Amino acid sequence: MYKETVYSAFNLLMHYPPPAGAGQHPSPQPPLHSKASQSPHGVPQLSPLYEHFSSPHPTPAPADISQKQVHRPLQTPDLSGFYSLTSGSMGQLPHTVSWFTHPSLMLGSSVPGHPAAIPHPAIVPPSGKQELQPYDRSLKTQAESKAEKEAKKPTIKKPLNAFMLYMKEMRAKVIAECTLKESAAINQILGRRWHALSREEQAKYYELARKERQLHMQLYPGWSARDNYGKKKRRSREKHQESTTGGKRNAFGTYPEKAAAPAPFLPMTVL
DNA sequence: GCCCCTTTGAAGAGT
DNA sequence: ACTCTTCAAAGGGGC
Repeated sequence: MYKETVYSAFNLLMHYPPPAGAGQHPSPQPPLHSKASQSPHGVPQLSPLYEHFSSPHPTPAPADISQKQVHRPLQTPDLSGFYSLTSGSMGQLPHTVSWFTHPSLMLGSSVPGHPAAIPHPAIVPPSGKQELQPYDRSLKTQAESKAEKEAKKPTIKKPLNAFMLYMKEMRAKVIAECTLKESAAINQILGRRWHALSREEQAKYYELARKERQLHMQLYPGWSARDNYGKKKRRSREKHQESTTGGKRNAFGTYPEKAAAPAPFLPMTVL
C-alpha cells in the first residue's frame, strides 16, 4: 500500500517536473515582484530556484489600510468590490476560488453589526469542551476567569496565501488522479505543480491572496498573526532544521534535495 | 486525540 | 536589514 502510494506520487512528479533550471521557466515573463514584496525568509529556507516567484503583489502598507477604514466604517465594510469578483474578472479565471464558499471569506456574525447567525469560517471556536456554569464562575478568581476567557476566545485564522489557495483548489484533482490521500505526499506534488505554473497562472493566486488579506484586515482590523502564535504545539527547532536541511526522510522515503537546488533565476528588472 | 509530515508564502520575533 | 520561526490547509499515520 505504501509502495503504491510512493509509486503513484513518483509518477505524478515525473509528469510535473519543476523548472529545469535558471531561466528555464515554462513561460518566461517579466518579473512581477518588487524587493519589498520578497519573502523575508532566509536563503536556506527559500528555494533559490524559485525566488523570482515571490509575490508580485506586495501587501499594502498598513497605514493605507487604516486610512481606508477611516472612510469605511467597520460596521459595514464595503466588500462589494470583492464579491463582484465572483462574477467579474476573477470569476472568469480557470482556477476560480469561490468568494462565497471560500471558508475564510464567507461573511457571518463575526462582522460587526452583521445580523447573520453563521459565524465567519475564519473564526474557529476554541477546543474547550464545556461552558462553565454561572455558579462555577463565581468561584474563580478574576485572573483565572480572565485567562479562561482569553483561552475561549474564538481563533481567527490566518488568511490563506497564494499557494494555500492553490492547494485548496487543486488538492481534490490530484487525489483523483493518483488516488493518494496522504497529505504530505499530495503537498509535495502540489508544490511541484505550483512551480511548474506560468507566472500568469501564479499571479492569479497571488492576486486572490492579496484580496483575501485585504478582506481579512477589514473584517478583523485588530488581528495579528501573533494572536495565533503558540496555539499550535510545534516540533522542536532541531527537528525543523533537520527537515529543511535534507537530514530527514520525506513522504516518499527519500531525502529532500533543497541543498542541491540550482542557481537562482535573477529577474531582469525589479518593479 | 494530539502531533508530525509536507508544501509555499506572509508576517512576527529575534539578532 | 537580515535570518529564523510560526501558522495557515489537508488527512494519513504514529503514539
